Amino acid sequence: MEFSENKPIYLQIADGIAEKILGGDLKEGDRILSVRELGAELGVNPNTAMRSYEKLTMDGVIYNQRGIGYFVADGAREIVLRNMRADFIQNEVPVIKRKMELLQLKVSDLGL
Amino acid sequence: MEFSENKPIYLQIADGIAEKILGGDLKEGDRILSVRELGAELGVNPNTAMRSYEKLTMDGVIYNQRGIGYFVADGAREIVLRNMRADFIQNEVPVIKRKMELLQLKVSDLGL
Amino acid sequence: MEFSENKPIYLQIADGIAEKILGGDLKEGDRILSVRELGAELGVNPNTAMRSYEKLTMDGVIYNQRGIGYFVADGAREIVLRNMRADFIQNEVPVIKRKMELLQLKVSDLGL
Amino acid sequence: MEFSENKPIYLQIADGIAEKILGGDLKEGDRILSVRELGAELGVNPNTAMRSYEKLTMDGVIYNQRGIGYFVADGAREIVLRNMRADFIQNEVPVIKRKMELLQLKVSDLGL
DNA sequence: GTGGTCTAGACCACC
DNA sequence: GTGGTCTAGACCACA
Repeated sequence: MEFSENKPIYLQIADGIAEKILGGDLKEGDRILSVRELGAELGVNPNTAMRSYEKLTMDGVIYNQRGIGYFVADGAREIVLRNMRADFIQNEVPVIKRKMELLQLKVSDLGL
Repeated sequence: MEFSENKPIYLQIADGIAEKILGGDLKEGDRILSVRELGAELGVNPNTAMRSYEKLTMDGVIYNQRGIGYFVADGAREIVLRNMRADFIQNEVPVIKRKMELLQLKVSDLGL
Repeated sequence: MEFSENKPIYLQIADGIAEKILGGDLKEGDRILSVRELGAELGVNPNTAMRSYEKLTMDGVIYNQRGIGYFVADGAREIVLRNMRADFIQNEVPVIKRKMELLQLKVSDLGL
Repeated sequence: MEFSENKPIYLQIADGIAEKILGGDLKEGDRILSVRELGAELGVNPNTAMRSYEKLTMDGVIYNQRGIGYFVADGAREIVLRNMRADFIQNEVPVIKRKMELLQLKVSDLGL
């Protein structure tokens, strides 16, 4: 996996997991990789993987069973969907809108 | 002027100037504020203002006349427009697109 | 290390690193000193070292891994060689040529 | 006239005059432009032109007759030739030599 | 530990 | 007056 520059790696990882949940690759109750495994797989420091899990835990998307591992929480998909939608519509869409006006681009120019 | 958190101030300043050029508030050949003036006006260290000017100079948007000041370059508006459009379409639009699919949002949901 | 007067220190540092790459003292993939280490070693402010690294990064000669450090980029030697040669031949040689004519010096007078 | 970035304008102007003397365009005893005239011709602040004349005066290449103007000094051509040659051979040639080694360029590559 | 940004203040050459 | 460079020191996010 490659990471973009502008965004913290741990957030990019968290987003990646969230998207897997959204896409159904990870289902509620599934166990996810340990921080060590994930770190190794992504070529990333376990600390970094840990921060991703902390973030997702805070959001209620995953939870930890001590000594066992991390699991996808009940209702995780709903939470992710709701959070991402809210963030997208509240924070991103206005910026996009403004930029399109500034650049005199129409929706049709975007190929959406 | 107030600055958002996630983006370096000097880039926000540079963007602000670029947008002024785009909007016609600054025209080719116009002298822009000295680093000291700009710093004072924005409540920012002159060094920080300087970094903004460095960035814009690199982009070919402004140029320096030694001992005199910075001026809006010929063709600056074109450059800004081109750069911003390219960035938007190459980097942002794909992300937007992907996110919309993921979140099952249609263009009509965005209110653009 | 001592620095000459007429050229910014940060550029002299950058050139020094480029020459190390050229000479093979630094190879692709090598980690280079952190800005603090380099600053300490050269008796220079870390910010100044940082500016050197910014310059080299822009040239594609080194790259950064966040939180880890700077590394010599793939193809760095080629880039350095190409850039320095181009600069020398385009900018310096014509001046040399002109001066030699003006001063009525022959190549043999130079002891090259 | 256009000026390069790395060298003070006033020195570039002084060099230009020195070269005219070297090339015979200006002869000993010739009156040269007033600082105002020169400034106007080159699109440069008279102060800047003045600094050029100060430099040349210091070198003994021109001299001033108060209220009348500046004139090319006796022996100016010799002085210029001697100074430029000394500077070139002592300061520039060694640098050129070193760079050529570094870049693995031969004299024949230079097209001199 | 790493780099990145920012401030405050200084000095300098140049116009 | 202008920009350019540099120092000292701070704070922060990130790995």
